[in-house]
Parts: sequence; structure tokens; C-alpha cells
Amino acid sequence: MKLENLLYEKFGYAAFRAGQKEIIQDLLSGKNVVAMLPTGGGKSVCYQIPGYIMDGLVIVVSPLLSLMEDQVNQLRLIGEKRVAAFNSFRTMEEKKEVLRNIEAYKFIFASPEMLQSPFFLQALKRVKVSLFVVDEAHCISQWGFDFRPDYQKLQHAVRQLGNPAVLALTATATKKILQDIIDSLGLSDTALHFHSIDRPNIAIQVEGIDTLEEKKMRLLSYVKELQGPGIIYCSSRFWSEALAEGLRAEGVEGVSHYHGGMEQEERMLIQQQFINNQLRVISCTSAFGMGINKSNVRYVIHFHYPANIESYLQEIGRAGRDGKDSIAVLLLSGADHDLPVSIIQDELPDQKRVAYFFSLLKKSLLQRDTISFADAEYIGIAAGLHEQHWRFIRYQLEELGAVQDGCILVSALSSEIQQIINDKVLDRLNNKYEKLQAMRNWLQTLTCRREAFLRLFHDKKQKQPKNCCDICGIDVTDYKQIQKEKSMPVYEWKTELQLLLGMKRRWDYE
DNA sequence: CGTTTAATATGTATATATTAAACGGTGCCATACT
Repeated sequence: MKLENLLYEKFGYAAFRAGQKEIIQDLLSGKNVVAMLPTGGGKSVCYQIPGYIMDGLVIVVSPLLSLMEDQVNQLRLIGEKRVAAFNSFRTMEEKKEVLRNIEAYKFIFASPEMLQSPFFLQALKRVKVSLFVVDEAHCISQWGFDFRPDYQKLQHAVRQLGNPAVLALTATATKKILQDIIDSLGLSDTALHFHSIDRPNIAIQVEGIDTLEEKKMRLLSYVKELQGPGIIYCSSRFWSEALAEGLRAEGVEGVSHYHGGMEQEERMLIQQQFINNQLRVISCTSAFGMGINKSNVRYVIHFHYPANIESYLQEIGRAGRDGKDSIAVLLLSGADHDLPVSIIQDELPDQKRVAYFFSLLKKSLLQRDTISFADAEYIGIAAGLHEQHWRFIRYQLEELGAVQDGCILVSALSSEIQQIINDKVLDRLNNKYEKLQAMRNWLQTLTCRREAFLRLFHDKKQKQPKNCCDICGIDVTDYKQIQKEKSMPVYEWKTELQLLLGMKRRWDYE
């Protein structure tokens, strides 16, 4: 009763959505919660309501700066002023100001990297933290082992902040990933809220194609025929641009590309235009998607397939959030199989480079007594390590206790440690190759793709959809654009003029 | 595998052609409190 009142008072909603109330009650009763909720299912309510009831501060860990800014703005819109994002968008003065008045805040958003900063943690220790939220918690499992190791270190932050209740939220997780999250955060007394990941309104199609030319033609005909808006996923920046350009050259309007190599401003603009229906098609790498709250995406086409089935689930899951019929098409040709292997190989340092790095470290240690992380990173670059490789090695050294006060200890140079690191690299590679193999096996499935797919997530088909998968049979015409020459709407003269001059596009009004 | 970049070959040298090697995808941070 009290919870509903608060919900209405703060958010204007009359009733909770599925799962929200149970999550809130578990948190209030002192449990940790790991929950999978569909996107747009009101994740923020799950921590904001308990936040208002509990007397201390709420920390929200978020993977992307733009997500943080978004959430801060949304809170401000409902009148909450005691909120701040603590990240590199802020100047040093602004950050100091926030920390000086830390008592005045209710919600602080931060990246996992920020939560490793002693400067930040010390200030947080002055106040009571009552809730620690990890948003998009699958990142712990997806990124934490090598790409962003600070995701694996969140449990240290939780402990330092006096073990507040932890809420881990995600929209896409297998049971294995949920377990990874629990293990990594070191949670006990945890309530699991798991919902089926089956999305019966998304038809799944895999299409074998012989040549690259043919694949481009298939893509073009899909983009021309399917009802939009749609997303095209590629595995390289190059192809995301090339496909967008190719489609435009063929007369497709409202196409843009998106990848991590673009300027932040441009990325935000394109994302916004897509959400506001000013763009019809986005050709992109995996950089696009997280935090995209768009309900009416009608198709997702994979021009290249991702290296694991979890990413595939995430990517096709961006279609049909409104529950309406949508389709996921994967275009597969023999030449596609080498790319994910190469990408995986690049993710971790090979033995030769590790050995070279340690030999350089040894040499350097003869000249001075200690090696700071900054020096070691520099040495790493000289040894041909990528930034990501260096961070992986650093994380392993930290775990092995071979570092102290931001410096590498002499003990790190033992051949034993080098061996352990090489073993860890092999572990991770094997793990990634296994996931890739699972993805490939699924591509070869001869039985219902949805069933095979759900099995990998320990899940089951709820009921047989009319359009299930290419093996059960899909009527693609169901997803084609309705020809509406007759019903072309007529707007008032101002709008028609804008349409004529290309200032607006017709689908802005549909 | 396809594409880009770097290295080599040519040979009055310059600038282009040819060949070999490298690369490919996700993002945060960098401060300095008492």
C-alpha cells in the first residue's frame, strides 16, 4: 500500500509492472537481488523507490557515460535535485564540489572505473551507502574478464562501502551470466528474479549466401522491402560505413552508420535521430544498441554474425520491444567464419608478447628500483601490447598480489607468474572459442532455431508463434511494407512544404 | 576473408606498380581530498 503511494507520488504510475514490487520488497527486507527485466520495463523504479525509503545514498554503476547522463536527466525531470553523475564529463572542480557536499545527494551515478578511484571511495565512505545498483549487469560477465577489468573489481567497492544491499539489473542474461554476476560481486542471500528470454514476436531467419555480392543484394532487397525502422549489424567499422553508403547509392533514404570510432557528438546525434524516427536504418557495429530505448524497431539484419550467442540475443532483442511482429535475419556466407576468430585472437596477448613484455620489465628493473603502472604501460606498448592486453596482465598481477601502491613488485618477474598469466590467457581464449563454437553450431541447426536457441539459455518455447524461424517456416510478406499509395496522408501546407524541401521525412508523421 | 598500410621494386629519378604484412569490435580513465 505504502509502496504504491510512493510510486504514484514520485512517478505518477498507479500500479507496478511485473516483478518490480517483488524486487523492491526483497531489497527492503535486506536481501541482495539479481534481476532480469525486459528493457523499458521500468528498471529505474526498482532502485529509486527503495532509495527513497532507505535513509542513505544510492550508488548506480552504469557502463556508458551517455546512459548516466540520461538517467540523471530523467531523475531531474521528476523533480529530484539530489542527483549527480560522477564521471569524466565533469571537470575536476565540479567533482570536488560534489564530493564536498556528498551528504546532500541521494543518487550518485558512476562508472566501474570511477569506483576504483581512492579519491572517490574515500569521500563516499563519509556517508552511509544503503543501496549499490549495477545497471546492465551482464557487462560484468561480458566485459569484466578482459575488456574492462574494473567490472570484476566491483565487489571490492561494495565491501569498502560497508556492504550495502546490492541490486544487479540486466535485460539480457543467461543463467550462466547471472551466476557470473553473483560470483563476481560475491553476493550471499541473493534473490533471483528471472524471466523467460523468449521473444515470440521476433521471427528468426538464417540465410546461407554464396558470395559477398549476393549478400549485398539480399541486404538491399530486405531493406527496400521490409517495414522499418531497422538495424544492420556488421563486425567492422569499415563495413558499417560501406553498407550505409551502398544503400544510399541505391536510393534508400534515412540511412546512417554508427561505430565506436566516430566523434561522441556525431554518435549522439545519430542515435537521437534514429530514436526520433528521423532515420530509418542504422548500419553499425556492436557499439550501437545499449541504452537505445526504441520500441518500434521492426527488423535486425546481421551482415556478419557475432562471436557468441549472448551478443546475438542482445542484438536481435532490440527489435520488437513494443510486442509487435518483427524479424531477425542473419545473412551467412562461408567467408564470414574467419573474422570472429581474428577478433578473438586480438583480444588477448599471445605468449610471445607476454614473454617479451616481461623481459623488457626485467631489463627496466635493473635500471631502477620500482616500475609504476604508467611506466609498465609504456613498456607494454613497446612490447606490442594493446592497451587492453596490458590491463589484462595488470589485473592478473593484482590478483596474484604482485603489485603494491601502483607499482610492480620484483616478485612479478618470476617465471611462475608468467606461466600463470599464459594459462589465464588460454583459459579465456578457450572460453571464447567455446562460445564461438556454440554460435556456429546453432547456425548449423536443422531443427527449430528458436527451440535450439532457447535451450542454450536453459529456457523453453512458451508456445509456437505463427512465424517462428526459417526451419519452422516464416511468411516474410508479413514483415513487408504495406503499400499505401492510396492512403498517403495529406498534411497541412507547412508540413507538406517541409516534406517537399526534405526538411522532414514522411515517416516522421506515421 | 577483404581491406588498408607499409615495404619493396623499378631504375638516369620520380612516382607509381607490385607485393607482403597487419588488421578487423565493444569504453572508461588521466585529478588529489584530510
